[in-house]
Amino acid sequence: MTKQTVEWVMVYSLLKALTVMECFTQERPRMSLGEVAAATQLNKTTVYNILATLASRGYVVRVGEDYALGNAILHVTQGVLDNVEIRDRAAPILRQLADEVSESIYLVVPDGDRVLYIYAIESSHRLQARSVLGDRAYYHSTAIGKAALAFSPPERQEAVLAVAALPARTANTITKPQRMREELQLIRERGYATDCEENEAKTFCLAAPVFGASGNLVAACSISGDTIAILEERRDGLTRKLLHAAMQVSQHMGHVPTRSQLVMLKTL
Amino acid sequence: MTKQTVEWVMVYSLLKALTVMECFTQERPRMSLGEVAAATQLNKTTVYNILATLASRGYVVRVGEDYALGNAILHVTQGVLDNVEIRDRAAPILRQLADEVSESIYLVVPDGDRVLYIYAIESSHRLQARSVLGDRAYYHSTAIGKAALAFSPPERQEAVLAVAALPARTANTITKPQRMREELQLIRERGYATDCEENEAKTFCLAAPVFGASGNLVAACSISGDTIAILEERRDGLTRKLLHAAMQVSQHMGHVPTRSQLVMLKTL
DNA sequence: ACCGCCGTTTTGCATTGCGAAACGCCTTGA
DNA sequence: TCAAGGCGTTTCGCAATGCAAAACGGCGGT
Repeated sequence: MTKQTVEWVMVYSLLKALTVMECFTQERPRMSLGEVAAATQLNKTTVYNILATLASRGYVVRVGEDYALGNAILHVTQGVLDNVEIRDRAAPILRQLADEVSESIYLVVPDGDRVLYIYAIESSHRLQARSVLGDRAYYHSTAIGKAALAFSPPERQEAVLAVAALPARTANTITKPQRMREELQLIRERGYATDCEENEAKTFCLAAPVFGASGNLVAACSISGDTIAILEERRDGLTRKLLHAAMQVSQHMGHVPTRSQLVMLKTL
Repeated sequence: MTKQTVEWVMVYSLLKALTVMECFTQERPRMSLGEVAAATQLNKTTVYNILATLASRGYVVRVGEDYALGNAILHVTQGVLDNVEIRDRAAPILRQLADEVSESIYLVVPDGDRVLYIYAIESSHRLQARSVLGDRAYYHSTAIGKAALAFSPPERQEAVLAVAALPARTANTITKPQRMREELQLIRERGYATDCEENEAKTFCLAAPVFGASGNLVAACSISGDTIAILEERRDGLTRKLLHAAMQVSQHMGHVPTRSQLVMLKTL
């Protein structure tokens, strides 16, 4: 394991253990000792000891010959604040929204160079059972990411846009930073973002920002469906409901709407 | 840190780190360095180094003067198999069940001396927004726990019942082991469990077991609501839908119904 | 039967985790 | 105003311990 850029006092064995846990993904949920060692670039013995230790506490379990992550991790999830707080405040509101619009609803918070899904209500008629919770999405290719980015501090926007070209997820993805700046400006003006198959085929979304007490962006929520009707016939009704819900959540987070936000709500 | 009972090769610093992460709970989501050190019985410096290391990877974050668990843990959650697998298979079925009965639906798996909630669909008219996911419930005081226990291997049943008295959660909780044995026998006979305010006031539930390919119990699911109607007027209709859904999930897990289970389904 | 692949165990060395103590900073109380 | 106490942080140094390499042993394939 190469040392970090800045070398404070670090518990290196712990860093290795985190690396081991992180190497398990949805695509590769179970791996043999050798595979883990290869994936993490760590010595076989090191991985062996770490897995044994994690297993003793239920963080990993043996599945036949392979190892997989265990339940104990879910316990720890319980304590994740920050998100829990906003999620619990947002959940009732978003659930009502889900009932009204009968489409999937998502809630994300900024997390490094992506947005992190912390709550999801999958519409029942859409049978993808993937647990998006814990997933991360790009800022630039999703409505929910763009809604978050548009109202984020300039530093974050620059950090995302400081590349020659943004990775294309589909043919519709906005890849030119300059074009994205215009898009973000548009989003700020009308108060919500759209996604017309920019991240995934057959996926259309509307998204709006959620603000905290100090007026800064803390989250974003979206309506997501598989028909373009979301962006056409149903667009007006959905945006009204979405923005109303997002504003409600913001207020629950202690946000006092600005004058322009009030105006925006009225004109809906 | 005292050594484990059996001392294989263990990464002790990792065990300490896990202890640190686990000491954050919903009740105490943010703690100061000193508090963590006190709660974990670890040396202040040790905790300091561990927190610094965890923080460098986003597993903990600083909240003012205090520490709290961070988002990175949610990433890892993604990879938790076993549960993910059953959850993903069960989710579409349970969601449809939720639509049909308009009550909260839960899915648990056995986890040590309790059952662990791995999926939840809270009914929209019940505004408790608690994220039960990751929560654990007692075997003996909940319908979902009793349903799981009734069909669990004898060792697990004995482990739970090997006490003088089970902890009372409400006045209705079954506390006598002998009485619980009869209850479990009844559950096995009719195929589902009930909870009449045994775990929590104003909470009534019906629950059924889910089996895996080898015919062993792998999970349990429940319908939960706040009116006694669930156990009376609506009971017949709900149990039919619940058992049907549970059986469907079992089949998705590769379970081949036994003759008696088929008979049970027909007589509904 | 031989060989190669893996998971596990052993061995031994230097790394490194971490206990104690010292250091500043801030708050509290006299 | 100064002393006392509590806090997070840093320093220091030693031995505990993490871990690399090598040896071991079971298994499957040729």
